[in-house]
Amino acid sequence: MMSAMDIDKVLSVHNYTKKDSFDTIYHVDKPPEKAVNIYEESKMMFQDNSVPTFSMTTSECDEVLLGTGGTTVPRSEYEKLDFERMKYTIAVRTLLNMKFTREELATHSQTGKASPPFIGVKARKPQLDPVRVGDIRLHVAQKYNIDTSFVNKAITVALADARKTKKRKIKKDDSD
Amino acid sequence: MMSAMDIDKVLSVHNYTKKDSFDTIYHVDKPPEKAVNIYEESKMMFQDNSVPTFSMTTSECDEVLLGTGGTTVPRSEYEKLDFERMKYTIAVRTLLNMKFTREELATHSQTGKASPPFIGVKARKPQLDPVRVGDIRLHVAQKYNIDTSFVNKAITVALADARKTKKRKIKKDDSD
DNA sequence: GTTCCAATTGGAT
DNA sequence: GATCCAATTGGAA
Repeated sequence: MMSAMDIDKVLSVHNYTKKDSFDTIYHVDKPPEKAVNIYEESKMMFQDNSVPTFSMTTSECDEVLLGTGGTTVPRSEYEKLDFERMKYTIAVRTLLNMKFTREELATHSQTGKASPPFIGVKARKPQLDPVRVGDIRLHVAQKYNIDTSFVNKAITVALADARKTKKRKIKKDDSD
Repeated sequence: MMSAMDIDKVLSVHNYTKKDSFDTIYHVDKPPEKAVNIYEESKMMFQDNSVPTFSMTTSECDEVLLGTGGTTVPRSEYEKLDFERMKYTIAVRTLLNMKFTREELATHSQTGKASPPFIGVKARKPQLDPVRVGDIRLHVAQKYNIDTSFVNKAITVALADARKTKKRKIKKDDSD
């Protein structure tokens, strides 16, 4: 029978150190100081509202470029997406699933920052690759003409759900 | 020197009981089971997109009706609001400040439900009058043509900020 | 099984 | 000082 903390450890992809003077766990590595700046920089790249286009030969055009970071998804899969009918939250989840493994989604957070109510209590999760996330964020925001803050919220929820799904699976496998 | 828990007690407007077997605090009263249903019912009232109008004499028209719940604000104050320039989050805060005292905003939550991460740890706050909140919610959602879920988020943040402001004031007064 | 939601928090803006 | 934000959680839809 695994405890909740045991499951968190399984879902940890980093090394941790336990300080003697505090009964809390800290990351060895540094938090991503430029997490927010990355958003702003990506936004600035897009400020002329230019849509990034591909200037490659036909044979190389089977990938659709999502943003300025160079993130692509297979054209065949992309064209299957019905953005008109899909809610932007589902678009976010679909694109995240295309560019990241379930494992990555379950073990990373959008910013790499600790949860404010659990600073020094819960281990901070590493940041999901900001380039791919940034491209997805801006692609969805542009597609739906909504503020990136809404997309960010959808990403956060999607990652939280991915983690919970993984947790349930671990718990189930453990009890078997 | 007041502790964080002392401040929470000052901000509590309900009676609490402490169970012997748990080191946690519970409300004596019941949680609002129909919190979500109230939203849905309000939404249904509006589903014909009818804008509630006043059919009173001029002398009684110095109040603007916000929604079907009968919540009104002084017309003189309402007409000062520049919704075109104001973000919906600010509109939410402004209307909340018109219809509730700082004390109410600092001591109540939107749903009356406990925070999931703090169930049995932090005392549940009573629900802010759902009629007035519902009228504000729908008025803003309609004005900005946005989903009520965004307005709900803005309300939640506004209440959290009101509480923090109050907390800082209590701490300051205590240290004086 | 998947998706959505709100309360809490510290910090950033 | 006021406003905005994201990580965490349990439960609802």
